[in-house]
Amino acid sequence: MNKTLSPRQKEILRYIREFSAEHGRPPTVREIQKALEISSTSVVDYNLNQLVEKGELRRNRNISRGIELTEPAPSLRDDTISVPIVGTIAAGAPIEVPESLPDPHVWGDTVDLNPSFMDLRGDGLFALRVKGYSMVDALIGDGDIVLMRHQETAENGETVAVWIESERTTTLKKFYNEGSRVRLQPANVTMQPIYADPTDVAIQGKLVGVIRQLGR
Amino acid sequence: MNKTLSPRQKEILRYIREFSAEHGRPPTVREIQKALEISSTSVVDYNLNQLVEKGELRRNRNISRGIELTEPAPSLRDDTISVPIVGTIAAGAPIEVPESLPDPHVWGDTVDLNPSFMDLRGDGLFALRVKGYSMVDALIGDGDIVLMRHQETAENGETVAVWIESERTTTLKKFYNEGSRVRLQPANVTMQPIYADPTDVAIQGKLVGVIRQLGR
DNA sequence: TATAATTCCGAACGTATGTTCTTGTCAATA
DNA sequence: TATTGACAAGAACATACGTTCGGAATTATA
Repeated sequence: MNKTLSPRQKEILRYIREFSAEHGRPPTVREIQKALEISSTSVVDYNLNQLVEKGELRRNRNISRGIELTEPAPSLRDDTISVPIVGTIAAGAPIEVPESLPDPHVWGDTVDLNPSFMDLRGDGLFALRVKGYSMVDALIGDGDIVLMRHQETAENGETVAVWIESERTTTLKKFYNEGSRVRLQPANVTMQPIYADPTDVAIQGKLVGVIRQLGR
Repeated sequence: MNKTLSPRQKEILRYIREFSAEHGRPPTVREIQKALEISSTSVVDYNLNQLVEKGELRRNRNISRGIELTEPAPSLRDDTISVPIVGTIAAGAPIEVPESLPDPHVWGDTVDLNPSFMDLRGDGLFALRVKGYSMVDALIGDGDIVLMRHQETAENGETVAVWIESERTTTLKKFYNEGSRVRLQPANVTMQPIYADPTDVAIQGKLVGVIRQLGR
């Protein structure tokens, strides 16, 4: 099978995209025919079937406007990434880091990040809502939303969520590996660092952003 | 005209949203009828017209699937608002609040806010980049971006930028008018409030949001 | 060149779908 | 009680729309 699209097929595909974006519904066979000045509906039908075979779209037989684009259209703005808010961090409670993210539909909430102010890779990102003031020393307060990336190692200087086994808590601190020990430095410069044995800490993820809304 | 939607109308509206999101096309009258187990297409037709009159949707006569949602679907399109980053706050320096915002084009930087995580009115908004740690007590650190709304009064409990004349500094604090004095309360609950004479303070704007990016 | 595959054409067919009409039910109001 | 308005039922109508079919034109293949 030839995978390349004929000029007419490209034209039709482009028109379907345009029309869908503008009207919120796909065009009919005849709307395509008129708009592109094609002589017969059967020609449109033929090329639509070709586009189906070439994997560009799906058709639902005997259903009006039964055209579905395979690439689900650029509905979300170009490069915004949706980050699921997977839960809540409360004071002292361990941060639950989801092993694998469930179906998109079960996320009640997402934050949609626009690269104009936060430039992030989309993979492995998740967000948590902060409850309480357990992380004031990281300049994070009640109601904030923290953006995290799932990872189990850290470079020096990165702010990470670390599980401290001996104290059975998770906190957000700047991470420094000093060989025999790790230094966990609060983001707030007026506060003192704490030191821990490397075997006593487990990195849960890296903090990549904080979002806080107070009023409107 | 009654603006409230009958149960059946709410149901229909919800179904249209669901169906559109799932299939990329609106449902037909008969699809609505079957799905919601309505006895007749005319009932659907009637209620669709009601929904038109109540402003929930538009209909295109004699067009299959000619239903358009007034609220342009959850595809969060052009409702992002661009907020100019008009300057920098350094430690102790007064916050420069621009009298009127210049042309959109001269702002080098903007943040594009998406209502999915920050729901804000667009007017009077501006943003400042934070330099230094003069506002740690408001849980704001070096490199943060603060979103402010220009206003000169405040409700109790709002976090505002206040100019303290006698100390010739601007800080961010929660504002409480206690009659003979104003109480300025740090957002960090572990810190003590300060008190000032009402004539000594001038509100520069209200803090509506904070954005912080640490890594990527 | 002959042959086959691809693409296109025009018309017709069947049904999916929007619309209309008449009648009926029910609750609120006077 | 009578009246009115909102809402629903069922049937019928008109047409928008997907589909099919015989055949022609065009392009590729040998």
